[in-house]
Amino acid sequence: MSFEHNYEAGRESLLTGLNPEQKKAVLTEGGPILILAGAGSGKTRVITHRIAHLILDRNVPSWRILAITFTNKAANEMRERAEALVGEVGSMWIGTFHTMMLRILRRDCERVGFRPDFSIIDTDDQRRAIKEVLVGMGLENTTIPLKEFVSKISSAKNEMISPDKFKAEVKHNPYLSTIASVYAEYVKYCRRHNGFDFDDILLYTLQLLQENEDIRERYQERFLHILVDEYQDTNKVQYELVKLLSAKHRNLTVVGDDDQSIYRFRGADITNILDFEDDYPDATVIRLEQNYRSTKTILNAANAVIAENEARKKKRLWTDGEEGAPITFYLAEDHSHEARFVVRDIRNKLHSGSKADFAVLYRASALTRNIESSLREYGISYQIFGGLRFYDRKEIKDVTAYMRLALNQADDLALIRIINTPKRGIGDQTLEALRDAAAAQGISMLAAARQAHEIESLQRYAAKLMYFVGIIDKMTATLMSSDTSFAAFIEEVIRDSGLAAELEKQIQTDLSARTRLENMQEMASDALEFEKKYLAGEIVAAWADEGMDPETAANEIDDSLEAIVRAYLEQSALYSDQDRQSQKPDVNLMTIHSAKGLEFDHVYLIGAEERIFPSPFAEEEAFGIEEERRLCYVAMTRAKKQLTITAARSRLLYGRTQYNPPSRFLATIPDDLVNEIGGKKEVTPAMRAERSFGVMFDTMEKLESIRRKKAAEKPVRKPGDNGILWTALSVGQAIQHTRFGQGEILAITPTGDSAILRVRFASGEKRFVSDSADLSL
DNA sequence: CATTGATCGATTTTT
DNA sequence: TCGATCAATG
Repeated sequence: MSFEHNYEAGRESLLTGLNPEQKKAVLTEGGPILILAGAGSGKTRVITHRIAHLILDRNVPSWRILAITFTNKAANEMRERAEALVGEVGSMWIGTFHTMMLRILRRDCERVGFRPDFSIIDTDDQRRAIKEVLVGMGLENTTIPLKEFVSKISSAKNEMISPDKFKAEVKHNPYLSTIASVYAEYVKYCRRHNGFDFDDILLYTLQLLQENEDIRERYQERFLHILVDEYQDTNKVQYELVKLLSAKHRNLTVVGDDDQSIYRFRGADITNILDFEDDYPDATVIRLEQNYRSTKTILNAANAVIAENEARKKKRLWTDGEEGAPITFYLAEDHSHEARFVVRDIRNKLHSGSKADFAVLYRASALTRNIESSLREYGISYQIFGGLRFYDRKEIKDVTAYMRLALNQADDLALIRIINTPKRGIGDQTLEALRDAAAAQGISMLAAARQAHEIESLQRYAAKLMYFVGIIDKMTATLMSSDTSFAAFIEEVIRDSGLAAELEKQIQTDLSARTRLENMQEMASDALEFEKKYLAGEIVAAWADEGMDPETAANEIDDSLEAIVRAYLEQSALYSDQDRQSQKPDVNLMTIHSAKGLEFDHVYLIGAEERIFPSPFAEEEAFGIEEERRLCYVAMTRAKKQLTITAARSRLLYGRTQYNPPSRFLATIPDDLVNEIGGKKEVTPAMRAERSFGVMFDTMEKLESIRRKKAAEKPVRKPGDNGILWTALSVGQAIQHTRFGQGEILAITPTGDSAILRVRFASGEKRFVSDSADLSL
């Protein structure tokens, strides 16, 4: 297809088939625009057509457009669909927050004190780094679990709380103070090792832009139009970045749906979208409420559920489509009956020759087990979505770590990962001696290993250490010589590291060894592909500067092996290839979270029970139930033709049998939309009397749950006697008690007019009624 | 230093 | 129930 052809075709079809609101979203000239795009309302279509319109009809150079998404998958889809309309958009910045910000950061990272050969610290490395820091601080025996450090540090970064600020806020709380000092040391550790973790990529870019007027102006000037997808999922840092970058031209289009905000646990702040009109009083607000996906029945049910939420932009999806089949609710005896019901239904539909697609959705992945075994029993192919990603596999990361260390010999985290992989007789003792020696001399661990003969504490390990250094040095030499292809280099790494030999040895005894070996070999064939793309300018040409034509840009590419490896490592850190999917299975299994943005003819929502969905954790947080309800809304609106919801009277989960009543969310679905099998979707008196629900669901429990429900959904928002407004509190917040001193809120349980707070003090945990206890902020 | 049994603990996930 | 992670043994 020629460029001209695309151009004309794009122009013609740009507005045809769009409804008036969609047209408005495409054509609105500029300024701040908020597009509230309901589920299945043609969101991606609108964004891509808007981009095409800007380029084709308003002559905006493609390099002056910045389009931001949350996943690479979404970015690729957007790019492809935009290219189908416009032709070449190679020089347009379309990508995830992290990819885009890394481009900015790479160019000027020295201004925030990092060298250009920085590495990216992924979640694995992050844990390793924190462990290192704990050892360095003599805290290796702390009772605080590692993931507590990881999550607290990450949310502090997401909320832009510096270590100093964190420390000051919690100085009376020993528990949080420990975390604060580890946070501070961790930040130093990353800086010392010249590494950015995922949060840092955004945080340091923001700092770079804030502190350097010339750089800020450069990008503010460049980006004439900025579009942000899934705006309801942005966190504080992302919010600030978008605000800063769009400040000059103010052509900011944000697209999202507050009803589908389901990522608070990773820092998403729904108020970013709810308050957009306050931030930009002159914003054009466009509501896309016509749904092109689901039947009337499904939509009405979903609308009824989400209408219960208070913190939302009022919006009501409608459709021209058919009434459709009623929703099926099945109350199963137990988890195996539930699974069999779902799988039989799928089998019947498959046997009737239907070409439909199927998805089984669930709140927590532990629920897949029964479904999986039933599917196997019936011989139906399935695929679990969002499982382990290619680049996250151990064997792949090991190979990557060798490359990282060869490239950047100061990368201690990579060294720690592989110095004894495969086994070389280097254990904790050696590692500790090495770590100490490196720290004492102020050099990297690899550098210390190289001097093992000269450093007294290392002499007894010298032979083994020098052997390892030799392996890395050989790789580094290849890397610098540049007469080796990238694929050949990877092959060398796989061979010389001993990783291949190790796996070949294991093949006899370990069935998975073969797969792992194949995965490593796949890396080498991947490398060939990558090198080709890189040299063709498909990887970095888009980094080209303002207005540079693609050909010149391609010629500017650094074609040394070192540069290619660097680009590859970057991609493997930021890219979790979801397009690697093999042939289409009959059924897709996934969590509700990973189903967002997808659609299926038939959707089965399993485990629709209290204590599973909503998750018991949600009760602890103010407005936690609202997020669960949004999750339910997302699940329901994935279905195009038919929705089936199931629950079980008894369920074996985590080794215990639970007796859970059907989810409270089901009660809000109008009865006339539902065909009930095996029991009612509401909790009836008869059901309560049933022995099977047992003690887990007796009157006490029931009363409490009703009270909680009322409290959570209709919170009284006035301060108590002590002046505390419980709805304004959040878990993790610091609070004072006259007798116990400074504490941290661990949980908030709504109880009608007020809430019960669980607070951790230096002296232990205590519970208080939020509006009458001797508390202050 | 490597292997093995005990213990803990358990949402949701992308980059 | 199952898996990962951690202290005691060969």
